[in-house]
Amino acid sequence: MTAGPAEHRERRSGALLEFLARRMRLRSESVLAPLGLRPRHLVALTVLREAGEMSQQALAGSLQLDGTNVVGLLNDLETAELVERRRSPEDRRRHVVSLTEHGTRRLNEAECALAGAEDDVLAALDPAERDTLYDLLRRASSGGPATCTEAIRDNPDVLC
Amino acid sequence: MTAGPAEHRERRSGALLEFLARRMRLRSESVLAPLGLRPRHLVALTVLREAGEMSQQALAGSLQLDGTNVVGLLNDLETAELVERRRSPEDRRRHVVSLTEHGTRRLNEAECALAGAEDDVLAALDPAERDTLYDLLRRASSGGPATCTEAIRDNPDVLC
DNA sequence: ACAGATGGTTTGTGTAGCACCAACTATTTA
DNA sequence: TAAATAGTTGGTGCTACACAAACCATCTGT
Repeated sequence: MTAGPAEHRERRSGALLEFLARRMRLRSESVLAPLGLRPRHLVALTVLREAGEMSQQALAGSLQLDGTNVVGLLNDLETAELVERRRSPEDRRRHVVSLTEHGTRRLNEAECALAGAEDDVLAALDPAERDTLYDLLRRASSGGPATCTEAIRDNPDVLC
Repeated sequence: MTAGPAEHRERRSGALLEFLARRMRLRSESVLAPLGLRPRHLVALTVLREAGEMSQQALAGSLQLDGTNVVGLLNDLETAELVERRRSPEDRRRHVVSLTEHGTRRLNEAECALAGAEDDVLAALDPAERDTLYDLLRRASSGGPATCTEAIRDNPDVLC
């Protein structure tokens, strides 16, 4: 306060991201429930829409979720016919996961239904700002290291 | 694909927020552990820094966390001397929670230590973009409805 | 052709974060 | 003085995971 010259603020987004994500999730749950979806289903569908079809392993990498749990997640989505598992032609061990048309539509519907939740959480931002926020989040998401396990190796160099 | 004219995309940020928050959290955990902190501690400290001191109840509202769990969270932070509970003078039932100087410093250190994690997760964004992202998140966070319980009442008007 | 690695599935088991309930104290308000 | 409120404690239960083991189908290297 005393005319601090060394007021160096770190400006890390992590905590804020989590803070807002939680708020959004709490509101989303009740909106999504009638659609038979849960927040994490939405995340998976979104990833699939952004990145296109991919193997289950790649999806697990992108969601940074254990492979065995991805199985269950996809079982949900597949029985709801929002997602399709095809055998990969060039490696028949692999399952290629892709959004069905129904899934694409449903994802859009769900997002549409979330308007209220977003209005609530992002109330302090005007439409243009929400748009740039969306773009930034979208680009950040797509740019991530598909496989995180290797990224976690870079950790040790945490110095200040 | 067929020259779709009605390609109306909903652009909701919720899923992306959660997606990135998870990535960030997974990386943060290992970085924060040596500091004796967990992601949710960081969130609480951040809220306290942004909004200033507040009652435990208000903090619970802001974090949208059950009151009883906030007690435990604050116990952690208080025994680590990052946070202080003072009796409110004008209502001695209330505890006014505030960051200690040590807590402020520690929060900054932690954020600094998270540089690597953020670099990793936001790799696709250049520094200027990360900065605007931070600003947007920060403003969205501060603008939220301190008490969410009333905000959840506005839910029913979810139409499309 | 065979061995070993790999992608996916199933079935556990464990843990952490959280909501929720009940009971209690200290304090305020009606 | 009675009822409401802020916080605390202790307990229960649920959900989302991680992780391990065992298994099949398939691929790859020798």
